[in-house]
Amino acid sequence: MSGEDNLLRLVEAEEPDENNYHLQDQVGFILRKAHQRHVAIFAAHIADLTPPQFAALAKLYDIGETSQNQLGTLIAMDAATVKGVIDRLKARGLVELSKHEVDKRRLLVNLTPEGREAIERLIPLARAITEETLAPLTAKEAATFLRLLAKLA
Amino acid sequence: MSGEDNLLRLVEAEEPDENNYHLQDQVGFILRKAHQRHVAIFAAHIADLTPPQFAALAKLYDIGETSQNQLGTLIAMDAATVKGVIDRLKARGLVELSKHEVDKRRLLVNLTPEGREAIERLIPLARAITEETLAPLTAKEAATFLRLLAKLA
DNA sequence: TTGATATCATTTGCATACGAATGAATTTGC
DNA sequence: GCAAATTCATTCGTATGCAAATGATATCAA
Repeated sequence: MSGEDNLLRLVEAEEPDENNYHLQDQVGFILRKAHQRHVAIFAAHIADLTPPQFAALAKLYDIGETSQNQLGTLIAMDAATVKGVIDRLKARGLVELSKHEVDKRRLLVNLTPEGREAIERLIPLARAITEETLAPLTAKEAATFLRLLAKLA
Repeated sequence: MSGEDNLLRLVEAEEPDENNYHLQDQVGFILRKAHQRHVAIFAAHIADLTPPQFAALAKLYDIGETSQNQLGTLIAMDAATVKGVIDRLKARGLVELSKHEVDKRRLLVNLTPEGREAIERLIPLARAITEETLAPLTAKEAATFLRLLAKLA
């Protein structure tokens, strides 16, 4: 291509490339796709539990009995969402609910023995899910990525 | 701390820290939170459209008329999801649908003049959304992050 | 103490998101 | 040229995710 052609292209271009909006370059769009891919990897390893359900069990395993509201805060779910997640875990016998003795507003959530057995069985699979999600990156890249991602979250 | 103390800690520890599972360090959990934060930033700037709806309009603005299915592929939505998004955009008069003349299976989607006006008005806001989402990072960090995120997505 | 606030949980409504099943139309393979 | 496989769109069911409204309870403050 000649210099004249380049000049012509610049003159004729109604919208220079720098002014175009490319959805596929936007952080929000890529974030959504990366999240989708992770959920698919999760489902391939753990078919009978969703990531939010797993998060609830893992957090209860970590900290023990807590209120539904507090659990929601810890796993980044609003009150309406956490209620649905806990309801489904309760229906499957993985958590049990009880009323707080002192503060009658609070609904306490705890693992059942079945729930504890389940999360202990699943945690090794969760480590594999993390590993597979990060597999496109080298170890050094993964560390950098996690550091920067945490700053955004 | 003495050497004996370190030895004691190792002997007494039932679960050394390296063996514990910390939800808040897992890539999937942080990815979910980062995505949540982005959606909240989006909603603060563009109240009358969701990110998927915006993605559909932006992609149609970029490539012009296309089939519903093809659009779904381009914006990473399965057929069931894209149908709902397009239905709602159609109900608001931002896109119009027509049948493909040759391939009678296909449903063509295109921007209406109102849809075109809307996306042209919103793209500057979308740039601000991207900027605010990446604000916790320096310019160099943001570039690194986007590069690694793209490898994951 | 009591009236205003705040917190906890629930419910409703709307919008993704995806698997699975279905039907219509097209393309492929022999 | 025709049966099999594929593609496109739709529908149903289930599960987040969040805003807004509501009711019960608890805390704060004058």
